[in-house]
Amino acid sequence: MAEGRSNAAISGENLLFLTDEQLRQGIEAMFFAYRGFTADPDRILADLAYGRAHHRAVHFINRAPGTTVNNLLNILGVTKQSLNRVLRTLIQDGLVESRVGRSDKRERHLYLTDEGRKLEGQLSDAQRARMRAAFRDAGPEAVVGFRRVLEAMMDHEMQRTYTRLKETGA
Amino acid sequence: MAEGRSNAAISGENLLFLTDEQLRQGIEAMFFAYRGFTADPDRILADLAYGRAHHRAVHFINRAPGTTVNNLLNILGVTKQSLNRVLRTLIQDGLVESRVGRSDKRERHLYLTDEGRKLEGQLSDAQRARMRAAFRDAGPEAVVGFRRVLEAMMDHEMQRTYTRLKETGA
DNA sequence: CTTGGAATGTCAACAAGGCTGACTTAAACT
DNA sequence: AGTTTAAGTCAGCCTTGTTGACATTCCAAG
Repeated sequence: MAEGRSNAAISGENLLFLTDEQLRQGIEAMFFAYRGFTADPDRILADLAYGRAHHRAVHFINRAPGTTVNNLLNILGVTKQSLNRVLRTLIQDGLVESRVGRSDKRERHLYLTDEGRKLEGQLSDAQRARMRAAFRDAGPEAVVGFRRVLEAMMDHEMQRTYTRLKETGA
Repeated sequence: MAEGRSNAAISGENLLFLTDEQLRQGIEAMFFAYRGFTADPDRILADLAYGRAHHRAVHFINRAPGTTVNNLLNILGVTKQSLNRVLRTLIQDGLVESRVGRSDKRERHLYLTDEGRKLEGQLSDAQRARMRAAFRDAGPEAVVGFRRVLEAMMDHEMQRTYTRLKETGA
């Protein structure tokens, strides 16, 4: 096994929060919370013959309008074939518009249509409502900690993507 | 839209942490962090022709040895057909043992074999290593907040399951 | 004892959403 | 002119979720 049994009391500092038991509780909390995190949008999507992949695409196109396909690919971390399947249906259904780039005509820039924005709003509202309730229950200091741990848990590459998006939005 | 644009400054208290911008950052943090959370075990599993579903089954069987299939079904939140496919391969491959119940012979009680414990350890170690690094970077107070928010984000039913598991383990 | 219901398992079929590999088109770069 | 890049497409495969139908086994209540 790669790591020892326990990390408690290995120094003068209080490292009880790093015991295997604490870590396991963190792991299980992530698992159960992620289910809750996706539950509400999933219910909306099920009625529309869309899935989580459509939600993610719509979310990030709304977040960064005019993004190129390649950029979206990097954010989502899937193959272009996988993304393309989703984008094709969204474009066909009139939720997303794909415009040829002005400076570089190889690129396609993606935008939500009015209808796309409507769906995005529905999904966002549902997901934000749960996040808001959780934040309110936990309080502002807990929210800071929540974000700090999540950020530290990301791959470094995604950490940069996340920060870039965050600064864009503010 | 179900909710208003912004919740800032609606009372004398400081509710800046509940703005839509803050909520969106929380949502994106969950998305990117969950990718990191699963990345290391996924790499191990890919070499073994197993998937995340196998990991989850092995994790919770290790967590609560002797659990019945029905109990596991409730924890994992999937259909018995889906779980059964995974369990069948794990039993065939000698990682999980299924024992007929003593008092109620309809029930099957699930245990990890030595080989199953070996795999569980590998996966756990990888996942704990990342969680440990994140916890260490973020600090003990952040960890408390992290757990508080995640717990508030779960469905109530899963909150109870999580708490029950937590008390079992301590 | 018989019957109903619960727990489990299995078969078939299907869908979403990942993946790889091969290939085309068009544009840009060198 | 030749190479690289961005995007799209086709085909096929895998995992993991879903329904529906059905068999088996056993407990418990009438």
